[in-house]
Amino acid sequence: MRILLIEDDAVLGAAVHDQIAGDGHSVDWVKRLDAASDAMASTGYELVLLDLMLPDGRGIRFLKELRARGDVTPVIILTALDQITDRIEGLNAGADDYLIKPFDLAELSARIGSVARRYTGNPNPIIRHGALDVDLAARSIRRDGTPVQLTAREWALFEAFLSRPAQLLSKAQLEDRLYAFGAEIESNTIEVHVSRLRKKLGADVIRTERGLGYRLGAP
Amino acid sequence: MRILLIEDDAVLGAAVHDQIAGDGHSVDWVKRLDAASDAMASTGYELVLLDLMLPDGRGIRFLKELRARGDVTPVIILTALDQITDRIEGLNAGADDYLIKPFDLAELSARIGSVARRYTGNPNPIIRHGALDVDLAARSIRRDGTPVQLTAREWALFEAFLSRPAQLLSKAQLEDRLYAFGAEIESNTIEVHVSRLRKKLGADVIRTERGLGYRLGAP
DNA sequence: CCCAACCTGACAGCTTCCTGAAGCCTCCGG
DNA sequence: CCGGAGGCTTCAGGAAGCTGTCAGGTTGGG
Repeated sequence: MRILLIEDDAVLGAAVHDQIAGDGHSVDWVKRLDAASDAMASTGYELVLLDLMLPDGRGIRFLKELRARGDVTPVIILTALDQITDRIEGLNAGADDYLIKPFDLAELSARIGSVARRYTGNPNPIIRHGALDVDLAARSIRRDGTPVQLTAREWALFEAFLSRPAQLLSKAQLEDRLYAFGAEIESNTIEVHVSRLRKKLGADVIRTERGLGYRLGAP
Repeated sequence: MRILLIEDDAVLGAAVHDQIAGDGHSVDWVKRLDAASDAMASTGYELVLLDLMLPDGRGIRFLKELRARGDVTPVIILTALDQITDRIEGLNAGADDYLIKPFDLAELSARIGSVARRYTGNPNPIIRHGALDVDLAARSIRRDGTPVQLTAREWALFEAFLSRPAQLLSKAQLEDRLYAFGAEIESNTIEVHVSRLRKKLGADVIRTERGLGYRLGAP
């Protein structure tokens, strides 16, 4: 698979390059966005790995311009933990997946495989939860077979529950996960999003435990 | 953990069966793919060990059909050294791990533990206390296997006992622990909460020592 | 047998949560 | 540059269930 890696950090870039080259992919590695634009224009890539913090501009902008031109090449975002708001913005801008640094290289290989499968038409793993069929990679949900659309925040919230099925999550934990460090939420935002999720996915998807937090409902 | 072992070799199958049964898992061993399909359909397994060379068909086909149905049960492939192409095909088809025969049985146990942790997403330590399984991080308790719901105060109280298992705790100590400094309690609140805990978790969970306080019951 | 300590069902007050509605922000098309 | 749309956050009124209190019953020691 032809992959374009956009990453300015030399150490991380080399590690990623070696990993995916070792998986048998053909990798071009650029460190700046202008070089990335040139590369995209001249070569047909099947996948882009995009760091969001680059010396000559924000990666988000690059992604948006790509999509604005009608380019549907799958993009996986590489982002640091303190850029979670960027992450949500990235998904809105048309990214296909994201990885939070520092990430496991094996995890990277798996995500690449997943994105690749999605675009070659092979099926992704589907998580079944009661009446819900969830395709995490494609970010699609069916409830009793009919598709349901979630917004970016709703996805982030639902993923938090799916990633730890039996775990109770306090509102503080959910805020940490949905919002960048230090971004204070001073209202019942989490409650509102939970309410919306329930309306879309079913009332019993998320159970509240008063004074403690929320938990994924029984399948 | 409920494990399905699909392996036609009698000697290897018995060895594997004994090893993972010895780890405390519940194992069903089938020698043919048709029997495996029946077993998968009737029983909910948490892990599948799949030999790729079977008398009535190739294991790869079984795996692909499983994934095509949306089944995400983790699968570990058992393969001989001369089937490396099958192995790669297996990973592409949605296997989670592989072992090359002849493999070390301890290695098998380790891989099972790894895959199980990855998929149940539950590396939380579980405290066993008599009939109770307590997952402090997830805030979940099972009594004889059935889940029990505690309220916030009940958790706080129970945690006080669990954190110092053998220690006697006076009512004054418990009040200090459950309530903010200065918040005075002017009734038998602690007694009431102990009573509620006993009703939910069993009468012998907390023992009374008259005039002194309370203590966690014997496991 | 008596008294103190403890248990437990009931209940009202109050914290916590739900949800509709409104305002604000960003993005996008014209 | 403007206006509309969609999404996110905030607010507020109402609902739900936790929790402290009390009263009456039970247990245990002397």
